[in-house]
Amino acid sequence: MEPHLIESIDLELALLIRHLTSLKTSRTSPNLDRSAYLLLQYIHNHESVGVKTLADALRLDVSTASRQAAALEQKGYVFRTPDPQDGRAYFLKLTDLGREDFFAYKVFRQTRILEITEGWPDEDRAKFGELLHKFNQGLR
Amino acid sequence: MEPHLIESIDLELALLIRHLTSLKTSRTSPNLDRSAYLLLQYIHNHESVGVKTLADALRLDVSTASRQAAALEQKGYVFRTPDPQDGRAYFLKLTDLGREDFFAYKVFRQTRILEITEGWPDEDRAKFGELLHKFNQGLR
DNA sequence: GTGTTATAATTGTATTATGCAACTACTTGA
DNA sequence: TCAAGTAGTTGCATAATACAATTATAACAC
Repeated sequence: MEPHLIESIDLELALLIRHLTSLKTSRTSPNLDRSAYLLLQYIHNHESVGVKTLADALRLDVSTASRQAAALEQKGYVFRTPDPQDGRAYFLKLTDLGREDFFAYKVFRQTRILEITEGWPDEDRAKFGELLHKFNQGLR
Repeated sequence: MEPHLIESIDLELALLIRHLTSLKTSRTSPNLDRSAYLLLQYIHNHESVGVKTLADALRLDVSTASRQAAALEQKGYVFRTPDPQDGRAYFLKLTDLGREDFFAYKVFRQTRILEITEGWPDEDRAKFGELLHKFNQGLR
């Protein structure tokens, strides 16, 4: 096993975070902030979800998940429906506005990725997604 | 071009950031904090560097670079030598301690990556590094 | 039924990393 | 010589996050 391979991944990951952080802060992105994106995406994919589940799935502290959920609600992106089984809990669901803005931001992001990966063979794009997924799976 | 490929990269990147952030905050890492790592690495690779150069290279605001440099100096990881050509500027160089702790942290990180990519063929490790590099190059 | 423990969510508090703005002091160019 | 440019620092504010504490409901044991 070539140590250089790991070293390269190490460096490139560190740089990736830095670069993405820099982008995030450059305020060129639409309304939706980054932390909200993952939440909206999760809610979108699961239709209806409680705060605890969100927090667990996204490895956030419940307090953070709770705050982000509240922010989304405040923006009109999600609404709450009480959990009939548990008086303490509720489910978050996307509003129409939430869905719209989510898609808009998603398109924005994916357009960016398309630009960044311009000239890449589809094979590389597929492989990148795959390896990222694999890496994420290993991150537990 | 399969839209699904971009979508997958999009999701996996978002998750990656989230997961890595979660790790960062879990306080399982050694002394060196993450933001410092990139600085130390850059200084290590270039032996001697000014704040402006650091900031530019790492896409940080100079104020951030300046602060991080100051923190590193405070920790005894770097020292300053005046730039003979410019009375306003100085170069940052690694101390022995800086070098040691940098390597220790580097080993820690790379051990983690090794674990995460356990079972991966070398080919995949190489490809991952390569594609990350390529993606980073596109991020301008 | 009662009391204890567990748990969902919220609020308080603090930390980290970052960027924009303002400033100081040195350098460069007209 | 003076104005504009620039290296670096400090002030101020924001975003994202986690640990701690709290409140209210649910589950479990007796």
